[in-house]
Amino acid sequence: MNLDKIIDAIFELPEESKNTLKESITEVAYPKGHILLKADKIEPTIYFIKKGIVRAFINQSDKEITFWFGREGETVISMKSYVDNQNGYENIELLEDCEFYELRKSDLQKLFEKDINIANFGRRFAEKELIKTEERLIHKQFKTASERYSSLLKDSPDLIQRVQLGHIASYLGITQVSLSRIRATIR
Amino acid sequence: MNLDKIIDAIFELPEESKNTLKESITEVAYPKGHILLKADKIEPTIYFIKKGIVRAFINQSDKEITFWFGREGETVISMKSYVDNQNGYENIELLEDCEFYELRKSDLQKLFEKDINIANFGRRFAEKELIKTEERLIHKQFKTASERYSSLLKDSPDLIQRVQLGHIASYLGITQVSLSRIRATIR
DNA sequence: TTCGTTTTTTATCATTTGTAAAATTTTTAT
DNA sequence: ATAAAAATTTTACAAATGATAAAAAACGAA
Repeated sequence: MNLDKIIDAIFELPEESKNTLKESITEVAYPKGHILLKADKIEPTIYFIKKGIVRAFINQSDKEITFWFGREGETVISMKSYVDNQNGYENIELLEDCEFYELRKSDLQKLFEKDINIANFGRRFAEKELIKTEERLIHKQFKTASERYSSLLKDSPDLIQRVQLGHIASYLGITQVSLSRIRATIR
Repeated sequence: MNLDKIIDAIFELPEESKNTLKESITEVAYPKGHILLKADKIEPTIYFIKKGIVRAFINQSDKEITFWFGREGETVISMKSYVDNQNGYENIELLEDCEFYELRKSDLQKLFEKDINIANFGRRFAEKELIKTEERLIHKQFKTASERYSSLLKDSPDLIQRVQLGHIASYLGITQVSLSRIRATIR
């Protein structure tokens, strides 16, 4: 997915502001299994996924809990680092070989102070992420695990192909055994 | 809670921008039981809670599911209306007599285009809400109902005093009967 | 206060989900 | 191709939660 398409999907910047933003962005690639962001540190970098798929997870008493998948066009970011300049809680692992567009948080924050269009770009970014997160929270609250799996199958069939079921189960908030049972009843 | 304190907690605006923002804000009050926002419509107004407590809920197959409580200093907003200009999914009910600071979405959006400080205020607002929502999502994913109740008791003891347990149970994603059992084992 | 309503708790039984271990299938490395 | 490792499914049993009904407690209006 190209950079223009990713930026435009967040906020339609005037040409000049867009070029200013793009000047701060470089490209980088890492192999499957690479840990892109680490928990318990302040992460200085934001990534937009050009190609590949990643997961965000937390280490919780010897278990890993996956709570997000990112694919082409999505943004990899430690929200705590980005928003509050505090240590992040998530680790990001690459589930495939990936290519990213890279942007330093400090560069972006300078632009927020100088360019009103980029400030509004940052606002729209946070707003869109907020809606997505809120919808997931609500969905989680009033759907059963089985319903959530069916929704995932319907809305993101590619995810089930690209990601191993242990991670999907964790993402759904159930055990792999339970997911296996659900899959058996649906078939 | 006074307006300056609420604004400052989101983003420290320069005096001039702050006054500009405050010119668009008025005060309003409603009694306990009043429905402040309704689902399935585009809500034109944002409220900051001066006094009182409210809940956000969804009607889901003849049951009401509470997914948020707002208290003094917090913002009442239909995110879907605010962010995407689409019908919201939440109803907001006042659980006490409340006083609000009121701001029209359209006025705020005009200010976003004119004043870079207010654009950054809007950015910080969305970012802070995002962090709160993400933390709740993760918390929900890897804590049991009992642990979540204990956390609530610890972090928001006043909430349990001010809100009836049926709403708390719904918020925790369990039945009132189940919450009652949990409370019995903790005591 | 007192009566009626609402909220909360308790009890019982059914269902779902978790844990542990084994069996099976798939993937990876040589 | 083969062996080893990893992932997935299955089974059996335990624990947690849900549904329903009924009792107890708390609240509110007259």
